[in-house]
Amino acid sequence: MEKGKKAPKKTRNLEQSRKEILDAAFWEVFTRGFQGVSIDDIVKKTSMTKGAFYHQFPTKLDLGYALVDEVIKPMTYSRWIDPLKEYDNPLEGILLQIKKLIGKAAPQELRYGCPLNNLVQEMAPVDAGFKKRLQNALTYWIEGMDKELKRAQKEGFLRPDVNTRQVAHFVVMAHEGFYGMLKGLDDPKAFNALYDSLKRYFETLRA
Amino acid sequence: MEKGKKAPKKTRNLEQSRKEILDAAFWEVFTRGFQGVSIDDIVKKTSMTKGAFYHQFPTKLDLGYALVDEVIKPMTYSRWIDPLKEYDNPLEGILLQIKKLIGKAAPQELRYGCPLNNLVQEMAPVDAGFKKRLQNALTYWIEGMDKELKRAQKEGFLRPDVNTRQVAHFVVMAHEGFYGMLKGLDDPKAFNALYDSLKRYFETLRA
DNA sequence: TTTACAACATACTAAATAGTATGTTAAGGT
DNA sequence: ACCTTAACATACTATTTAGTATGTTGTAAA
Repeated sequence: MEKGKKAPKKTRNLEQSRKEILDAAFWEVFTRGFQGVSIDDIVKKTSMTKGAFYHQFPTKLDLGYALVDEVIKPMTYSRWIDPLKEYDNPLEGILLQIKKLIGKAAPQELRYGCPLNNLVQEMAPVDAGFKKRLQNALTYWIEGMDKELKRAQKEGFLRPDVNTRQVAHFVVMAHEGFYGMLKGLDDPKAFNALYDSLKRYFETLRA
Repeated sequence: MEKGKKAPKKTRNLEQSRKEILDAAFWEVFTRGFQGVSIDDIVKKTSMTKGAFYHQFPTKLDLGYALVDEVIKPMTYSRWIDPLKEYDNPLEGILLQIKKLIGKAAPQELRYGCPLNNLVQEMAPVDAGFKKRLQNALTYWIEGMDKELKRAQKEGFLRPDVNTRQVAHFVVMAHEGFYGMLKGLDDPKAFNALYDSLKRYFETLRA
């Protein structure tokens, strides 16, 4: 007998199947939009069939909601907030992280924009359930940013008179704006223009 | 006989019909997205029928292209660039225009975001024809902004060492970012946070 | 006044789509 | 060993959709 890992070798597993569906759905929706993707498309990218899909998600909207709550919200946080904790100076971390994840991203990746922002633009005005969850994910991001800015303030990297919440809003807005512009222009040089301007803004905040 | 205005009282008019269709399509697409709207939906909002539609536009994509070229591109320019010409100081004009068109906009208007940005986010990665035209509209906007910034520089309102093209990119990005954030958060207070930060950035540019 | 065609209207079609109805089988409890 | 049910698979349906085929009529030129 082989040394089985922790995972039991079951051929049926609700959680695992859910993850597989969400994973496939994420890419399809990310690249083609929620309204541009059909359930059959998603199922095809899966090892399962339609029965499994509807066993997990009663409707297409429920899938969308789960995508925001279970995939995009935590993904955004772990991509943009968690890494900041490694930096003594969060302000420096924010800029470096942007350069890393946007400035050095491959064009084929950049052309699809930001998973969260995409859904905000497409679905927030169309469906109230979406809006509520997207709002929640955005606020979660902003609050994480705010915490890091408060830390920067405490450590003396940020002027004590600046409103951190306000700056957090602006920084998240800039993330979305960066993605949006690069998606529309697909001109690699545009990143430098945007980055330099953001840096200039940051310099006004330094203690 | 009545004093006929210039317009001939024709019951059939290719140009006029085109405008009516584009006008209806603009609102439907603006509020529900290009992929979320059907041709039958658009036709219903019109005084005409499907025959008229397909007489003007061979496919749905052709309608989308015309929307960008003939409606959204000039509309964006006349909303954001033309008014700047009324100001001695374009920098002042940009901020005032943002306050006017975004800060004081009704929430039901704001929730639908920016017509150009919406299409960029939704269609640029999905269709090459869309991407090309959206890119063109964005560049047109940026170049208009650049011209105004150069004028500001000439008139001594803007530091001579700043790269106007770079700033133009950032300002247009901020427009899109503002719309995107407000669309996602629908918190009226968020505008002030963003506006104050943008203002702070502008102050670093003053001569 | 007639005629030709552009500018529409009407009726239809094939494909796609979200969702349902009804199976089948793995697997844990007894 | 058997039984129950959760976790799927398969087959089907009603509706929507982009697009087409085929009319009808205003209108401008001859």
